[in-house]
Amino acid sequence: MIAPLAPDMFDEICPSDLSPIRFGDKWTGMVMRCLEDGPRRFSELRVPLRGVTAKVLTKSLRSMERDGLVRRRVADRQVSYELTLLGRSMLAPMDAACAWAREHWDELLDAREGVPAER
Amino acid sequence: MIAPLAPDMFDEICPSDLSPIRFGDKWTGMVMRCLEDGPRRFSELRVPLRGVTAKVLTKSLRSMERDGLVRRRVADRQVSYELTLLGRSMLAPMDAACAWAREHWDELLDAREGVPAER
DNA sequence: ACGCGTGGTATCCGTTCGGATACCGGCTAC
DNA sequence: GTAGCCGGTATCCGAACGGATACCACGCGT
Repeated sequence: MIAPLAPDMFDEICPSDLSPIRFGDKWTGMVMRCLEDGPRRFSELRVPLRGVTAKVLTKSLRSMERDGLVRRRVADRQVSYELTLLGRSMLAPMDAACAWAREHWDELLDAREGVPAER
Repeated sequence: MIAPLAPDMFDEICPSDLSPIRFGDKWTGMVMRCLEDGPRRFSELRVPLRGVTAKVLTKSLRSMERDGLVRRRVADRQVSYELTLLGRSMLAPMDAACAWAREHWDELLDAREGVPAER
């Protein structure tokens, strides 16, 4: 999941799974999108990311932290995550990838459907 | 591996492994770069992609074919692979990702080094 | 006849990924 | 005191990923 694509970027069956472009692990792209409007708390992140377990989200956030994309803050006994400048700068290539995916949506769809089944 | 980065994109320890941006599976990005100047035969691809086994390369190429990025041709008893128009169009977001990685190389490096070890 | 290059396939194997489930300490509300 | 939320951790599990190795049919050169 890399970008807000119709019908819903956070759908159970995510439309942008069609795109071969990936940012970090399974949840990184969505976390980025959740954080682009400002810091969010751990449990706030779990709401739009339906189905992510605490363990997996933690792991994802830790590796984003290790990569310098996200900063973890503890303030007033509350934990929140926010994009670093580096993380924020990665929104540009993400938008480029998203634009490409939207632009070539039909071709991506056709390619998959053109394949009979497993081969 | 997503782009020609110093010192060598095909190095055993690939410098662009630092970037969290991925195109397809492990070899897809490199295959794209190998094909951008024209069609290549199966064994031609194995040369720059040091270490890839036939099985893994085949699997990678098949999934790129399924995604519509690559076309497999058999002509005169020779097999060659070439980028489709869709595949060629994906070079744009790849270049964007590559530019981002080059631009933020130091930050990416610092982020990794700032981490004591495993946590 | 034999070996070699091409373009794979089949099988096995260890690692990683992501999910399910259970549990935890610290704090708050009732 | 006990129930609930918060922000996790620990353990187990099946599936997928990627590499190693062996093998294969086919054509070519000599």
